[in-house]
Amino acid sequence: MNGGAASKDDGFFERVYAVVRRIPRGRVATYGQVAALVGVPRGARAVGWALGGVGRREASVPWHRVVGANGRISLDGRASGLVQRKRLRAEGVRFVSGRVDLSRHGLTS
DNA sequence: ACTTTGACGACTG
DNA sequence: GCAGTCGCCAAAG
Repeated sequence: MNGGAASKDDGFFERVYAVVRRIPRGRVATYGQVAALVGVPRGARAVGWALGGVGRREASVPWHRVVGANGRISLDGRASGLVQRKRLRAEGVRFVSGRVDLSRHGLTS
């Protein structure tokens, strides 16, 4: 499918969703890491913006596996941040000082 | 086409 | 550790 390079799904959002969907359970990735995977090493901001627009895709996109640099939760201080943390913990992710242990669950570790 | 916003990242004081 | 600043990118109005 999608033999042609250009499809109507080549939006930045779709690309981010595809990458986030590929994040294995029990593992986490940073915005910068996701940005690099989608082809924009410095689009961390844009990635966060895209994830915020997940909306109905939240069921198919494990956005909770995406955290800020150093495993810090950008949503910290919001209700969604609490949910994210809870979900990660439910997957067996180890938290240290309110941060995700990237040394253990990092996408590259 | 321009301005503003946003779930970022890294550096400096 | 915290507050302030700059740079980066994409989308919406």
